Amino acid sequence: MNKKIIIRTLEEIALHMELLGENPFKVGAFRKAAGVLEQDPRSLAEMDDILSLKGIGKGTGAVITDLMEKGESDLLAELREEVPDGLIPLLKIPGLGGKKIAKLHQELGIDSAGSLKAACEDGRVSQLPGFGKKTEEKILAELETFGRRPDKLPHWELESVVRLVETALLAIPEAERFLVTGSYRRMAEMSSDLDFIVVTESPERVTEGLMNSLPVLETIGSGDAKLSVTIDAENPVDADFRFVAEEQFASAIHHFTGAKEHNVRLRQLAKERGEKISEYGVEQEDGTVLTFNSEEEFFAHFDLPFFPPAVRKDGREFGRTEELKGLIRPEDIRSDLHMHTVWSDGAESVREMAEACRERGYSHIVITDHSRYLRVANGLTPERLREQIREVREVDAEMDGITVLCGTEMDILPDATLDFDDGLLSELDFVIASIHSNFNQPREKIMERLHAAISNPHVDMIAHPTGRIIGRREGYSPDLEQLIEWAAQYGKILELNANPYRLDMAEEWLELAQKKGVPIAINTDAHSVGQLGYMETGVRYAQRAWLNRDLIVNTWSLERFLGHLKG
DNA sequence: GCCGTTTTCGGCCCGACTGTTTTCAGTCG
Repeated sequence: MNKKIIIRTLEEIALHMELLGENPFKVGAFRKAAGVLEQDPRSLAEMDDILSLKGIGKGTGAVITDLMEKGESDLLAELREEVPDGLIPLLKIPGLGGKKIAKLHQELGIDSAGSLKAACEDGRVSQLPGFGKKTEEKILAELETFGRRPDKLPHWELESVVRLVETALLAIPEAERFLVTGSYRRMAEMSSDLDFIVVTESPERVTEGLMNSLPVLETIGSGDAKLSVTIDAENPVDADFRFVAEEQFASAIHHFTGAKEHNVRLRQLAKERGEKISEYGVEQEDGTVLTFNSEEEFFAHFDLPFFPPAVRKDGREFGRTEELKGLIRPEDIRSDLHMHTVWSDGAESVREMAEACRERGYSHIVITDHSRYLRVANGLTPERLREQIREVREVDAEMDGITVLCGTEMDILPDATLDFDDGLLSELDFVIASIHSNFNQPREKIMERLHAAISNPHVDMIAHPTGRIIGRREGYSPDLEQLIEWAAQYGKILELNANPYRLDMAEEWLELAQKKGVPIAINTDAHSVGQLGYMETGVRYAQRAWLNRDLIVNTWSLERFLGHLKG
């Protein structure tokens, strides 16, 4: 029995109970138990007494024991008898929750999207108490697009919608100040919607301005305190706007940044002190409400340090305040070790990239164009690479204030050989190896390729270790645990590719790499000057994995970096 | 269903909006 099955079973039980109209706290207890198991880093075998875990008691414990002993849960089997499976997807229809679906099932015998549609068309739904004509029409409309819209969209796709909204807000004079919050601000890979906090004294004018300038497909809700709309984009994007007064801004952005469990935990903490947190401030026992000038002040009120949005997760962060001191920050970054120029598929020259990096305050960079195998990217032949080395050395000699190093992003070929020979590699300051081809080879072959690269004494770093594109493709599915082991063994660097499409390697692997003491480089892989700005995204993502700045190669001075390369 | 150096019962974060009501339940985040 593996942990994943137990987690899924507990969640499934919660869903079924929700559909029976069960007490929400009971439903929540099963969800919480699933969450507790998921957050526990240990495997099932390593947990000797699951029942002692906080959040797991008699009821949820019985489910787990059942699963371990019999491979199935009696409780879930019973629930399945009562709740048709076809009801579960209906929970995704906006406006329908457990209680309403339970009623539809009990009163009208609804057991699927199909029978719900028929009941709406016959007008039977609007006859039920608590339901009306509008609800019926809305359900019908939702059923039309049912299942065709993705639940969540990747951060990179939402980015352009955020820019669109920000531009609209900037043009509305009554919108005095605003910030995108929610899981997007926490640097989640995927988010289901966008949440904006807007400071204004005139919510109606801001609403009007937004409705006039944004491509709104649908207004989900609109009031004095909030506006909810669906924005027309490549995929439709739901956006919430919350209108607050200036003094409420800090509390509001904290509240809407979440994550939910982070907020719950903090509210419990406040409650123990006789205070009550809301999105508008902190209510004292005498009923007065304290407000704050910043999130820093807000946290300080509870004797807590500032938690960057990326680490606000399940509440366990409150026990890791010591680690915050060394947490990587954008201002710690002194170099970028992976970027492209016009020599291969980049948009700018060596000098232009170097100048842009100097402006960013970096002390050193490495120019790393593609190698010859990658023809579509105009990869460099050995001859062209030697020419480029001469140019890079020239630029470096001519430029003050930044050191420009020679490197390559060399392909690891499908047959597990490398694109350049050792002689040529030894002329370079920094060698990146990466896979750009034959993603669907069996894992053994992929690992053979990665081993060939990481064990080569001239190779310093493996770039984008999995080749994933968030929300689009899985990559080549390497055995990351093994790769991290090798990196530790051979003393090699692994990359966190900061390109928002990639963010590779992912959070859990960054955590494992840190545990094993493997140095990480956060690199933009920029193909233009503008893309050098991806660094901020990469650093924020690294915060999610609690990376310490000392392990991040590009916070190091040039001397320390070169010293490390020499081994 | 889970939890408790304030509680073994009575809470469980808190508020906005909608639709269906005629004061509020359900849903959502």
